Amino acid sequence: MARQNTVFKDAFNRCLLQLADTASLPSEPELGNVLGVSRTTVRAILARMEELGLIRWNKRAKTVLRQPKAEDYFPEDETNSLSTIIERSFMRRILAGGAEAGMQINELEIARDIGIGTTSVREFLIRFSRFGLIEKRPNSHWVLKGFTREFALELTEVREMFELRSAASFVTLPPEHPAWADLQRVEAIHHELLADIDNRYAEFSELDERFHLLVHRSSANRFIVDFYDIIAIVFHYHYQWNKTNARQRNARALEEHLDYIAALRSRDAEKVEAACRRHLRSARETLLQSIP
Amino acid sequence: MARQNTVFKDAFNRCLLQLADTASLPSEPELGNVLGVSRTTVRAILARMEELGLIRWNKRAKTVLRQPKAEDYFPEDETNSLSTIIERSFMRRILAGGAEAGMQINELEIARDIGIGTTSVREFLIRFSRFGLIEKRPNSHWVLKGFTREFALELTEVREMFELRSAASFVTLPPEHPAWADLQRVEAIHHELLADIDNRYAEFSELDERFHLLVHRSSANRFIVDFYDIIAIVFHYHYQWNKTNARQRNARALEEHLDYIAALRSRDAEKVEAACRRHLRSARETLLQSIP
DNA sequence: TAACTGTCTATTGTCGATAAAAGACAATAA
DNA sequence: TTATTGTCTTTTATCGACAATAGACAGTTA
Repeated sequence: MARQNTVFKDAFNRCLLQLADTASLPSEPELGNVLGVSRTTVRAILARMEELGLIRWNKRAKTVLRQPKAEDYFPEDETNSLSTIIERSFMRRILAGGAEAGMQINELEIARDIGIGTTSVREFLIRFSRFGLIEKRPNSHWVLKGFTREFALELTEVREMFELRSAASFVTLPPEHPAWADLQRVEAIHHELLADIDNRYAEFSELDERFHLLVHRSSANRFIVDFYDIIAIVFHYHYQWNKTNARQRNARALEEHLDYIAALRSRDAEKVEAACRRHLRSARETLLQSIP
Repeated sequence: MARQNTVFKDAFNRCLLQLADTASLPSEPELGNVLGVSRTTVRAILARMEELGLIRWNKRAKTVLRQPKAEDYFPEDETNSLSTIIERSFMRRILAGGAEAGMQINELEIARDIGIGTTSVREFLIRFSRFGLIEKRPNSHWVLKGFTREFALELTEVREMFELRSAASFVTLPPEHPAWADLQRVEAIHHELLADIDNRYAEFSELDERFHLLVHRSSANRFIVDFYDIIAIVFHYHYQWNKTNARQRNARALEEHLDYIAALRSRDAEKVEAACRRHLRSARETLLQSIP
């Protein structure tokens, strides 16, 4: 069991969706492009599809024989990559469960807990360490620094610097820059969510990430863009286990975003700064309130 | 050969220095503290010292019998941790050797090259990825993004934001804060180096890191402090292989630092900002000039 | 009785092995 | 003659194993 074939299973499931409205599938390299996998994996998928009687496969001819049924798909939890599994398990440990700052983190224990080898856990922790929530004692354990008030303040301090600068550079983008079109699409979704906020407020989290990432990208600075990962993951998991007032909180943020977007589209640097500051201030308040 | 005993060898060498001016060694826990290793390693060191006839060891009594000779020490290259070895080798590859942007990075090749396993190489690359110079294609290779002009500009943009803010918070530190004493010591070393610049200009690199780290620390923000790692490692390796005008360059930087330090000690926020900006501008110019 | 030592166990750091996935190259088909 | 397929090789992701190191606990010494 050196490596699970999760890439194959995930790509297979996605490929079943492709089957929907064609009588035959494209060439192997093209399928590989669409699914983001190599030809080796494409051929494994095709072989399995043939085996299940979904297609007839003879060299270039890949004729669809029938539409996929529910039981043709692999179970979703078999398609998660190991690093996703570790991330979820670890975030639950430190954000949802009561984890005090200063606690030791034990690689072996985590590995045994999830039922995997230590290598992947180590790699995850190393990747995770850039979020500033854990720290390594060389030749020894990791220390949890905790999702504390100080953490939130340090995080938002940098976030505010970066976002203000990014927003300022957004207005200097030439009108033909694709970011303007993206902004319009994002704005439209804001209106959609607001119109049906009672049912769709939970979709805000994803939209929030999309909008702010769009702003950060306009800085054209990899360090600024990469830093947004930290914000995104912290907000994502934190609010996943902190749903108090979610509907109201998200509605307010949507309104603030719309002001912010309007300011960006006005291309007036002062308005942008004002709207951006307003939103950042209230985002910070909201975050701080949710930390005991 | 699961793991080299480099921790032991390095601590042993450092322990030999401790032998200099005492007739007997302290307790095992205390030695462990001084050397930064566990008692297990301390006992291994004591055992070896006894074997070499350096001490007589009987429970609490650890009598020094003779001073260490050159051949008692382990060769220095046996004391480098594996991650240090990989780091050096990798930095030489990408900064010294002609490495073009877009080049693929092959874990197995690096591992074979150095003569180690792939695990450590992977871990190094993951840790290194936060420097923004490489990027992972999932399930596939890493891509070298190159030490380019854009990289330098993005790096210095963030650096300038962070350092200006840190310098501003430095002047608000209370007079009894240890940073002021550190600053005084750092200032003194600046004068020492300047007084003998022809012989000691090479020591600037280390002093530079110490000074700027001191400034960044006053931000009390882990993300700002951690970011300085990136600056430090990039400058360290870059100037290690780029010695043109080193003497003149360093002398000028020392002068700028002294202005900057004087401004900090004046506690005048405007002066600080001006001096900081001047130094950052010239540091950026110098860096950009050294990139083709 | 408080710190130190002897001894033992648990965890980390690193390797080699292996299934999965990527990718190179020649043969084939349109 | 250009893209596609068949086949084969290389690399990545992951595990289990094991030496080095850290750390726990009980017995010992001052």
